[in-house]
Amino acid sequence: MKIATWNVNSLTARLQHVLDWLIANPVDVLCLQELKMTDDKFPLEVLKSAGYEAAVFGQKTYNGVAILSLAPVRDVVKNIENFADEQSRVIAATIETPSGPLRVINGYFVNGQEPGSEKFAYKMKWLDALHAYIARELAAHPNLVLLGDFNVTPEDRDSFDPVGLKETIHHTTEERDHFKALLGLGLTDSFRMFEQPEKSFSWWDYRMLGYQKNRGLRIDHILVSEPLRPLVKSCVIDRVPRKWEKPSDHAPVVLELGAGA
DNA sequence: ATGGTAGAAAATCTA
Repeated sequence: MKIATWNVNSLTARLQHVLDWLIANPVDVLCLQELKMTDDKFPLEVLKSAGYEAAVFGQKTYNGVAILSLAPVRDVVKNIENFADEQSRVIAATIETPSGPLRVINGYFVNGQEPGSEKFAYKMKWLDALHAYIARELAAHPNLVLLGDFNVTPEDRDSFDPVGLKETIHHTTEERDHFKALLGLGLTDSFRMFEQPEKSFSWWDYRMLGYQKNRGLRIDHILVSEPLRPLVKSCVIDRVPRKWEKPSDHAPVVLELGAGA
């Protein structure tokens, strides 16, 4: 089965891209971030016609996340449990697979703007709360995938300019320590289980010909729990839709899981 | 240190 993540930067603006991409890439699960719409505006019927049901946690103007799935989803949880958050950033659901139930946790992590800012402090508190939440979820659901727009480059090789951007947003030691702490729970960055091209990125700034110059960052990730590790067949970034007209600034990342033993 | 682009929304805010 295939599971993907894609920050679409407004589902209103990108619905046709999502539908076109799903026809070319009929993944079992697609996690979306930055819907920038309320639940009542979500195109449930159109996606149902495409074969997908959806769990949605929307918000006006900013944020908003959804899980699209061919198979039924259950036990939907919105936001980080025990963390008061006005922003719609996390949605979790369980999906039945040939290898048993799979917990999917889709996150639009806080951007943080600039180290030292209020938004950065919010990012750190949010990451603390997420860590505790994921620890609890792992105890309850051995087969777990945490994916989405993490807004963190895990390592220098995940940035087009690690020297020039040292300790700036997405590159700080604190952010990377939080990412490592998630790995410390037993999660694995599936993309790095495989040899990958140099300068593999998932986001490119719209400005200054960022994509054309491959001035990007790898900030969209798919982490898998220990029991899933042996099932991981591939993890790739699909740059194709980034070349389409009026693209999202992010590319989809796709994980392939084999059947269980 | 500023600006460059995109989206939502209605002047800026977020990224």
